[in-house]
Amino acid sequence: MATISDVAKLAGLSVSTVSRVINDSPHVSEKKRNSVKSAMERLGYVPLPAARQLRGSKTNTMAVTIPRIVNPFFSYLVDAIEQKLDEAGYSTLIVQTFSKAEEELTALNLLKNQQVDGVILCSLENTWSIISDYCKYGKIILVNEYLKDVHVPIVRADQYDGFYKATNFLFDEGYSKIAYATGRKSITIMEKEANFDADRFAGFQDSLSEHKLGLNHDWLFTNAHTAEDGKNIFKMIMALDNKPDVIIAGSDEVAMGITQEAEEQKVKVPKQLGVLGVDDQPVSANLRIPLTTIRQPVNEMGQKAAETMLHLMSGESVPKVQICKLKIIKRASA
Amino acid sequence: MATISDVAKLAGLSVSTVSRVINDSPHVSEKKRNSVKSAMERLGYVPLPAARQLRGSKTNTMAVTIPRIVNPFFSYLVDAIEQKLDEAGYSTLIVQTFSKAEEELTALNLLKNQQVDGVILCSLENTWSIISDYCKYGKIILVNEYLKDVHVPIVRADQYDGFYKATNFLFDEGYSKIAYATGRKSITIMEKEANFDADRFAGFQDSLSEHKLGLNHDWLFTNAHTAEDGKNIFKMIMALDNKPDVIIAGSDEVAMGITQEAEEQKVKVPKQLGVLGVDDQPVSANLRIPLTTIRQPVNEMGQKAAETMLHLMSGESVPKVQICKLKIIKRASA
DNA sequence: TCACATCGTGAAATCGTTTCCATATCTGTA
DNA sequence: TACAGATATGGAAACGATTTCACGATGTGA
Repeated sequence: MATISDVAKLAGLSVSTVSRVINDSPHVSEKKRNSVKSAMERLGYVPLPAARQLRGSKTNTMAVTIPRIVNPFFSYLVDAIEQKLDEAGYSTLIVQTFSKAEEELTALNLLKNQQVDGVILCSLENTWSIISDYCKYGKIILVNEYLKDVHVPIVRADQYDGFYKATNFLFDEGYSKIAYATGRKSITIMEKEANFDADRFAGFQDSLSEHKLGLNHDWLFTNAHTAEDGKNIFKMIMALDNKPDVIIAGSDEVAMGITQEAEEQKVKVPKQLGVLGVDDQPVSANLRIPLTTIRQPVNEMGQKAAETMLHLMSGESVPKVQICKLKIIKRASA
Repeated sequence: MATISDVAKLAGLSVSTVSRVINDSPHVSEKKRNSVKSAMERLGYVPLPAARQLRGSKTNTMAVTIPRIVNPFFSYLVDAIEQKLDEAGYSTLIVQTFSKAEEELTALNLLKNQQVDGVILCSLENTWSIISDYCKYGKIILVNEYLKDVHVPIVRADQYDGFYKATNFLFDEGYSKIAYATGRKSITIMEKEANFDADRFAGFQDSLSEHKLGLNHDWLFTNAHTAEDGKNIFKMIMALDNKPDVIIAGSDEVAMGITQEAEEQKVKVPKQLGVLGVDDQPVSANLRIPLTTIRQPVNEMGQKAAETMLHLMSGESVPKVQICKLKIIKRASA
């Protein structure tokens, strides 16, 4: 492994000059610049990242936190982010949090330890007071998830609008007994905070109110994440005396579980129970019962997020909040 | 940010001693060890990775190369690898190659530049002669993909056996005109090398021969990767005078495209055309026509790969080749 | 022609660790 | 009692880059 002094020796110059060439700073004569370059070439020299980092320079690496990479929503989001960052010469470090607060801190500590220049949080496990401490170590932005009173740039989808319109859409389709499933642990939390899930729920509720309907707590399901959860939700619905005629499933995965279990039990979707997914995963169009779903603007969010981070890096100002629109994709399940 | 000397000062000891405690080397009295530990605790001290790396010690990071993270096969593979590595205290760096040789070299250069302790190649874009040069910089293993005459540990699936049995299975099901799609660029290459695709094809061919059948070149499709490719393949099949009665699709994604286009054109699957997928992606069971498919042992491979790498790290010997079995999952499409 | 700014260059300090070497203290044995 | 060997500790060099500082050469304007 050639070092900077090897290059200096070969070029008959000092390491300072070589360093200047590497970081293309001015005040180096064209002639020496070229001789350094050819020496680097000849030795196949590449600066050792660890040494540069130690001196406190940029790492050209960005961390992205997500709950789990096997969730297609996040793998596509990461993909979009990574491609944009790549174009700008940044590497991407994917950190799976598995929805654990400590794992998220791992990513934040990467910033503290100067291993990355910035962190793109697509998952939010810690309270903001904990996270904000890390802002002094580098740039942080929030993507998809969001909170009120956060002073870092946010790129997010308009969950309120999407869910409000989606609920209206269900009414238009003739449904009136609308159930609601969410990944959240409880509904009370959702009602207090101004975030992702709360906005969805608010959009849902506002549409309900406008149709002169209140909340039926029997039709609210929490902790819904997987297809398995969806199956259980379906079972719970069937056990109800007063059954909903449609359910907003919280994710395509949960929606898939619901439709699957419905089929198993010979309940017709959407006739006996409509199912509205959320995400529009690539497969959702190819399911046995193609999902009607609320498409998330994954690519748009990923690209905007990467661009925002890049602007931040070059010291440009960025919008405080960027909002992308959700879209209802009508297929067969509702 | 507290440094090692801050800790030393607070504990009233030398940096050497603190360093010994950090790396729990012997020859430190229990008393001082404790006082160092409490000093570290008090300052919230964490060793700076860049500085450790510079001194040439371990990075506790592993690179994993994959073609694309949005491909569920690879996201599950990475997931399995990451979880095992995590348990052992290693971080995982995911490198998407986008099937480009240069991107793969990026990952290998991570090894050269001491940014990772090892590389797990789940994608193989360069020739072995290029890759083997990097072995001197750290540990490399091959997962899923493989080549003949490679001197690094390999964890792979038994593609030959899987495809041989799958083809037999199709004969048992009453098919006899079997088409074959692959991601490979051409069939000639496949017949020469001893690798992933070649083994699949060999298994397919051998079963064919045993049933006294030769290859029909009209039924061989190359360059098949996406659902879109699958749709095109279906169209090409329909244009044939002598049509196959079943197709081994190369991947579930391609299989999905084929069944989708078949439905579009009112061709009954599996009655008029059977479709056999490969991978068993999580959604394959929930498609409109649930896919009969060859399941890849993703989790098993991922776990074995991580374990192998960990053994390598601790200097233990590991098997040259570890082979996991494929399994046929019978559903509705064939 | 003088004063002063700019340019080009190298020496040396610095970043935060690990590790080699030297030294001091402690053990057990002849 | 003395001495070899193990144990415990600290000092300082080393890792490979960047960056500050100093200094001579060159250019510019009055």
